[in-house]
Amino acid sequence: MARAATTSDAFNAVAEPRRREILNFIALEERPVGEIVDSLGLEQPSVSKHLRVLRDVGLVHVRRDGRRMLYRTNAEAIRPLHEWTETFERYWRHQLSRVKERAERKSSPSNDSQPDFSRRRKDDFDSNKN
Amino acid sequence: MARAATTSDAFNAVAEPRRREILNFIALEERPVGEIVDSLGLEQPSVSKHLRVLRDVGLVHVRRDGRRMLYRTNAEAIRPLHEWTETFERYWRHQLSRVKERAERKSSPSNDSQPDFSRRRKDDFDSNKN
DNA sequence: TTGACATATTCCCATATAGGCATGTAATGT
DNA sequence: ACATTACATGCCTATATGGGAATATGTCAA
Repeated sequence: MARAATTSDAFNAVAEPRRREILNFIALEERPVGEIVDSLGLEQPSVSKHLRVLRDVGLVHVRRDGRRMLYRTNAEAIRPLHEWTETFERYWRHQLSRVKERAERKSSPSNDSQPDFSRRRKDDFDSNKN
Repeated sequence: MARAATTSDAFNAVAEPRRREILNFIALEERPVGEIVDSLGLEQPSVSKHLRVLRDVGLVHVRRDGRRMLYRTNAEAIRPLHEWTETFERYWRHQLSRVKERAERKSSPSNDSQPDFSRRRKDDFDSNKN
Protein backbone atom coordinates (compact mmCIF):
# COMPACT_ATOMS: atom_id res chain seq x y z
CA MET A 1 0.00 0.00 0.00
CA ALA A 2 0.96 3.53 -0.54
CA ARG A 3 0.82 6.29 1.94
CA ALA A 4 -2.54 7.29 3.32
CA ALA A 5 -4.30 10.01 1.39
CA THR A 6 -3.53 13.56 2.35
CA THR A 7 -7.26 13.94 2.72
CA SER A 8 -7.58 11.10 5.14
CA ASP A 9 -7.18 13.25 8.22
CA ALA A 10 -5.74 16.46 9.58
CA PHE A 11 -2.43 14.78 10.38
CA ASN A 12 -1.84 13.92 6.77
CA ALA A 13 -3.12 17.22 5.51
CA VAL A 14 -0.78 19.33 7.59
CA ALA A 15 2.22 17.21 6.80
CA GLU A 16 2.72 19.39 3.77
CA PRO A 17 4.58 22.58 4.76
CA ARG A 18 2.80 24.76 2.25
CA ARG A 19 -0.50 23.79 3.69
CA ARG A 20 0.66 24.78 7.11
CA GLU A 21 1.71 28.14 5.75
CA ILE A 22 -1.69 28.57 4.23
CA LEU A 23 -3.36 27.75 7.49
CA ASN A 24 -1.20 30.27 9.24
CA PHE A 25 -1.93 32.91 6.69
CA ILE A 26 -5.67 32.59 6.84
CA ALA A 27 -6.00 31.95 10.53
CA LEU A 28 -6.89 35.47 11.48
CA GLU A 29 -9.28 36.36 8.77
CA GLU A 30 -10.62 34.99 5.57
CA ARG A 31 -8.69 35.72 2.43
CA PRO A 32 -9.25 35.24 -1.26
CA VAL A 33 -7.15 32.72 -3.13
CA GLY A 34 -5.31 35.45 -4.96
CA GLU A 35 -3.87 36.84 -1.77
CA ILE A 36 -2.69 33.45 -0.70
CA VAL A 37 -1.03 33.02 -4.04
CA ASP A 38 0.75 36.34 -3.73
CA SER A 39 1.68 35.75 -0.17
CA LEU A 40 3.11 32.28 -0.59
CA GLY A 41 4.54 32.71 -4.04
CA LEU A 42 3.01 29.54 -5.40
CA GLU A 43 1.16 28.99 -8.62
CA GLN A 44 -2.54 29.55 -8.39
CA PRO A 45 -3.48 25.96 -9.28
CA SER A 46 -1.18 24.70 -6.56
CA VAL A 47 -2.85 26.86 -3.99
CA SER A 48 -6.27 25.79 -5.15
CA LYS A 49 -5.29 22.17 -4.83
CA HIS A 50 -3.89 22.64 -1.38
CA LEU A 51 -7.04 24.43 -0.38
CA ARG A 52 -9.03 21.55 -1.73
CA VAL A 53 -7.20 19.15 0.52
CA LEU A 54 -7.64 21.42 3.51
CA ARG A 55 -11.30 21.68 2.73
CA ASP A 56 -11.75 17.96 2.43
CA VAL A 57 -10.49 17.44 5.94
CA GLY A 58 -12.39 20.39 7.31
CA LEU A 59 -9.35 22.49 8.07
CA VAL A 60 -10.75 25.48 6.26
CA HIS A 61 -14.08 27.10 5.63
CA VAL A 62 -15.00 28.71 2.36
CA ARG A 63 -17.40 31.40 1.39
CA ARG A 64 -18.07 32.93 -1.94
CA ASP A 65 -17.84 36.66 -2.40
CA GLY A 66 -18.63 37.59 -5.94
CA ARG A 67 -16.02 35.96 -8.06
CA ARG A 68 -13.73 35.43 -5.17
CA MET A 69 -13.62 32.58 -2.73
CA LEU A 70 -12.78 33.52 0.80
CA TYR A 71 -10.99 30.89 2.80
CA ARG A 72 -10.40 30.78 6.47
CA THR A 73 -8.77 28.36 8.83
CA ASN A 74 -11.11 26.28 10.89
CA ALA A 75 -9.04 26.10 14.03
CA GLU A 76 -11.31 23.52 15.59
CA ALA A 77 -10.03 20.96 13.14
CA ILE A 78 -6.52 21.39 14.43
CA ARG A 79 -7.55 20.51 17.90
CA PRO A 80 -7.10 16.77 17.59
CA LEU A 81 -3.52 17.40 16.61
CA HIS A 82 -3.05 19.64 19.55
CA GLU A 83 -4.51 17.09 21.85
CA TRP A 84 -2.40 14.30 20.56
CA THR A 85 0.80 16.25 20.97
CA GLU A 86 -0.30 17.45 24.33
CA THR A 87 -0.23 13.94 25.60
CA PHE A 88 3.52 14.12 25.32
CA GLU A 89 3.98 17.43 26.99
CA ARG A 90 4.50 15.92 30.36
CA TYR A 91 7.11 13.65 28.92
CA TRP A 92 9.32 16.30 27.55
CA ARG A 93 8.97 18.19 30.78
CA HIS A 94 10.00 15.12 32.58
CA GLN A 95 12.88 14.51 30.25
CA LEU A 96 14.02 18.09 30.57
CA SER A 97 14.07 18.09 34.30
CA ARG A 98 15.94 14.87 34.17
CA VAL A 99 18.61 16.40 32.06
CA LYS A 100 18.85 19.43 34.25
CA GLU A 101 19.09 17.19 37.21
CA ARG A 102 22.45 16.03 36.00
CA ALA A 103 23.65 15.98 39.56
CA GLU A 104 25.19 12.57 39.20
CA ARG A 105 23.39 11.53 42.30
CA LYS A 106 20.35 9.51 41.95
CA SER A 107 17.55 11.83 42.80
CA SER A 108 17.17 12.21 46.49
CA PRO A 109 13.83 11.29 47.99
CA SER A 110 13.15 14.93 48.69
CA ASN A 111 11.80 15.97 45.42
CA ASP A 112 12.36 19.60 44.63
CA SER A 113 10.26 20.97 41.86
CA GLN A 114 8.96 18.26 39.66
CA PRO A 115 5.49 18.60 38.35
CA ASP A 116 3.50 15.69 39.48
CA PHE A 117 3.65 13.04 36.94
CA SER A 118 2.28 10.15 38.82
CA ARG A 119 -1.34 10.88 38.25
CA ARG A 120 -1.26 9.08 35.01
CA ARG A 121 -1.49 5.44 34.69
CA LYS A 122 0.49 3.40 32.33
CA ASP A 123 -2.72 2.03 30.99
CA ASP A 124 -3.53 5.30 29.37
CA PHE A 125 -0.93 4.53 26.88
CA ASP A 126 -0.66 0.87 26.24
CA SER A 127 -4.29 0.30 25.96
CA ASN A 128 -3.93 -2.34 23.36
CA LYS A 129 -1.30 -4.52 24.73
CA ASN A 130 -1.80 -8.03 23.59
CA MET B 1 7.12 16.29 -7.38
CA ALA B 2 5.88 13.68 -5.05
CA ARG B 3 5.05 14.11 -1.44
CA ALA B 4 7.81 15.04 0.95
CA ALA B 5 9.62 12.13 2.50
CA THR B 6 8.19 10.71 5.67
CA THR B 7 11.63 11.24 7.09
CA SER B 8 11.72 14.90 6.22
CA ASP B 9 10.31 16.05 9.53
CA ALA B 10 8.18 15.11 12.48
CA PHE B 11 5.02 16.31 10.77
CA ASN B 12 5.42 13.84 7.97
CA ALA B 13 6.55 11.07 10.24
CA VAL B 14 3.53 11.21 12.51
CA ALA B 15 1.10 11.43 9.63
CA GLU B 16 1.09 7.65 9.64
CA PRO B 17 -1.34 6.37 12.28
CA ARG B 18 0.69 3.30 13.11
CA ARG B 19 3.64 5.44 13.91
CA ARG B 20 1.57 7.49 16.29
CA GLU B 21 0.46 4.32 17.98
CA ILE B 22 4.03 3.26 18.34
CA LEU B 23 4.97 6.59 19.85
CA ASN B 24 2.13 6.26 22.30
CA PHE B 25 3.12 2.77 23.21
CA ILE B 26 6.73 3.55 23.95
CA ALA B 27 6.22 6.94 25.50
CA LEU B 28 6.41 5.77 29.07
CA GLU B 29 9.21 3.32 28.90
CA GLU B 30 11.47 1.75 26.40
CA ARG B 31 10.29 -1.46 24.81
CA PRO B 32 11.78 -4.06 22.55
CA VAL B 33 10.54 -4.37 19.01
CA GLY B 34 8.88 -7.66 19.75
CA GLU B 35 6.55 -6.10 22.25
CA ILE B 36 5.57 -3.42 19.82
CA VAL B 37 4.85 -6.07 17.25
CA ASP B 38 2.65 -7.98 19.67
CA SER B 39 0.95 -4.89 20.88
CA LEU B 40 0.12 -3.37 17.53
CA GLY B 41 -0.44 -6.60 15.67
CA LEU B 42 1.77 -5.65 12.76
CA GLU B 43 4.40 -7.69 11.01
CA GLN B 44 7.83 -7.36 12.48
CA PRO B 45 9.39 -5.87 9.34
CA SER B 46 6.69 -3.25 9.24
CA VAL B 47 7.39 -2.21 12.76
CA SER B 48 11.11 -2.09 12.10
CA LYS B 49 10.51 0.15 9.14
CA HIS B 50 8.29 2.47 11.05
CA LEU B 51 10.85 2.64 13.79
CA ARG B 52 13.46 3.47 11.22
CA VAL B 53 11.45 6.46 10.08
CA LEU B 54 10.86 7.59 13.62
CA ARG B 55 14.53 7.28 14.31
CA ASP B 56 15.51 9.25 11.27
CA VAL B 57 13.51 12.21 12.43
CA GLY B 58 14.63 11.85 16.03
CA LEU B 59 11.27 10.85 17.37
CA VAL B 60 12.66 7.84 19.16
CA HIS B 61 15.80 6.83 20.93
CA VAL B 62 17.26 3.37 20.67
CA ARG B 63 19.45 1.32 22.89
CA ARG B 64 20.72 -2.18 22.45
CA ASP B 65 20.13 -4.73 25.13
CA GLY B 66 21.64 -8.01 24.14
CA ARG B 67 19.87 -9.12 21.06
CA ARG B 68 17.04 -6.78 21.63
CA MET B 69 16.68 -3.17 20.67
CA LEU B 70 14.89 -0.96 23.13
CA TYR B 71 13.02 1.95 21.68
CA ARG B 72 11.60 4.90 23.44
CA THR B 73 9.77 8.00 22.38
CA ASN B 74 11.78 11.17 22.39
CA ALA B 75 9.06 13.54 23.44
CA GLU B 76 11.19 16.58 22.73
CA ALA B 77 10.88 15.93 19.05
CA ILE B 78 7.12 16.26 19.26
CA ARG B 79 7.37 19.71 20.67
CA PRO B 80 7.48 21.56 17.37
CA LEU B 81 4.20 19.94 16.49
CA HIS B 82 2.73 20.95 19.77
CA GLU B 83 3.90 24.48 19.34
CA TRP B 84 2.54 24.79 15.87
CA THR B 85 -0.88 23.56 16.90
CA GLU B 86 -0.78 25.73 19.96
CA THR B 87 -0.70 28.79 17.77
CA PHE B 88 -4.25 28.00 16.86
CA GLU B 89 -5.53 27.43 20.32
CA ARG B 90 -6.62 30.99 20.73
CA TYR B 91 -8.49 30.78 17.49
CA TRP B 92 -10.66 27.91 18.39
CA ARG B 93 -11.31 29.63 21.65
CA HIS B 94 -12.38 32.72 19.78
CA GLN B 95 -14.48 30.73 17.44
CA LEU B 96 -16.13 29.02 20.32
CA SER B 97 -16.95 32.21 22.09
CA ARG B 98 -18.14 33.66 18.83
CA VAL B 99 -20.56 30.87 18.42
CA LYS B 100 -21.74 31.32 21.93
CA GLU B 101 -21.98 34.99 21.29
CA ARG B 102 -24.77 34.42 18.84
CA ALA B 103 -25.91 37.97 19.32
CA GLU B 104 -26.99 38.29 15.73
CA ARG B 105 -25.75 41.84 15.49
CA LYS B 106 -22.38 42.62 14.12
CA SER B 107 -20.01 43.39 16.93
CA SER B 108 -20.36 46.86 18.29
CA PRO B 109 -17.81 49.36 16.98
CA SER B 110 -15.95 49.75 20.24
CA ASN B 111 -14.44 46.47 21.03
CA ASP B 112 -11.48 44.17 20.73
CA SER B 113 -11.03 44.78 17.07
CA GLN B 114 -8.17 43.28 15.22
CA PRO B 115 -5.15 45.11 13.96
CA ASP B 116 -4.81 46.07 10.34
CA PHE B 117 -3.81 43.16 8.24
CA SER B 118 -4.41 44.22 4.74
CA ARG B 119 -0.86 44.52 3.68
CA ARG B 120 1.12 42.05 5.58
CA ARG B 121 3.64 39.63 4.35
CA LYS B 122 3.74 35.95 4.12
CA ASP B 123 4.77 35.07 7.63
CA ASP B 124 2.94 37.73 9.35
CA PHE B 125 0.76 35.55 11.34
CA ASP B 126 3.10 34.82 14.20
CA SER B 127 3.38 38.15 15.89
CA ASN B 128 -0.07 38.26 17.24
CA LYS B 129 -1.07 38.30 20.75
CA ASN B 130 -4.18 36.94 22.03
C1' DT C 1 31.15 -23.50 15.38
C1' DT C 2 26.42 -24.06 15.08
C1' DG C 3 21.83 -22.92 15.96
C1' DA C 4 18.22 -20.18 17.74
C1' DC C 5 16.52 -15.81 18.55
C1' DA C 6 15.75 -10.66 17.67
C1' DT C 7 15.76 -7.19 14.55
C1' DA C 8 17.00 -4.89 10.09
C1' DT C 9 17.13 -4.58 5.22
C1' DT C 10 16.01 -5.62 0.39
C1' DC C 11 12.96 -6.39 -3.43
C1' DC C 12 8.51 -5.88 -5.58
C1' DC C 13 4.37 -3.18 -6.52
C1' DA C 14 -0.04 -0.69 -6.34
C1' DT C 15 -1.07 3.82 -5.08
C1' DA C 16 -1.17 8.70 -4.15
C1' DT C 17 0.97 12.34 -4.34
C1' DA C 18 2.74 17.81 -5.82
C1' DG C 19 4.01 20.60 -9.36
C1' DG C 20 3.66 22.40 -14.19
C1' DC C 21 0.63 23.40 -17.77
C1' DA C 22 -3.66 23.66 -20.13
C1' DT C 23 -8.31 24.10 -19.84
C1' DG C 24 -12.92 24.49 -17.65
C1' DT C 25 -16.29 27.22 -15.03
C1' DA C 26 -18.52 30.87 -12.43
C1' DA C 27 -19.38 35.78 -11.61
C1' DT C 28 -18.90 40.58 -13.12
C1' DG C 29 -18.81 44.67 -16.16
C1' DT C 30 -19.96 46.82 -20.45
C1' DA D 1 -23.25 38.54 -25.93
C1' DC D 2 -18.54 39.07 -24.96
C1' DA D 3 -14.37 39.87 -22.69
C1' DT D 4 -12.25 39.70 -18.23
C1' DT D 5 -11.38 38.30 -13.72
C1' DA D 6 -10.92 34.66 -10.13
C1' DC D 7 -10.74 29.97 -9.17
C1' DA D 8 -11.08 25.02 -9.94
C1' DT D 9 -10.04 20.91 -12.26
C1' DG D 10 -7.82 17.67 -15.48
C1' DC D 11 -3.79 15.55 -17.34
C1' DC D 12 0.98 14.10 -16.94
C1' DT D 13 5.12 12.41 -14.51
C1' DA D 14 8.84 11.52 -11.22
C1' DT D 15 8.98 10.03 -6.74
C1' DA D 16 8.16 8.03 -2.23
C1' DT D 17 5.38 5.19 0.09
C1' DG D 18 3.76 0.87 3.16
C1' DG D 19 2.80 -3.88 3.13
C1' DG D 20 4.30 -8.71 2.17
C1' DA D 21 7.80 -12.09 1.54
C1' DA D 22 12.38 -13.32 1.65
C1' DT D 23 16.73 -12.64 3.29
C1' DA D 24 20.55 -10.47 5.82
C1' DT D 25 22.75 -8.98 10.12
C1' DG D 26 23.77 -9.28 14.87
C1' DT D 27 23.89 -11.47 19.50
C1' DC D 28 23.79 -15.02 22.75
C1' DA D 29 24.06 -19.98 24.33
C1' DA D 30 25.67 -24.61 24.21
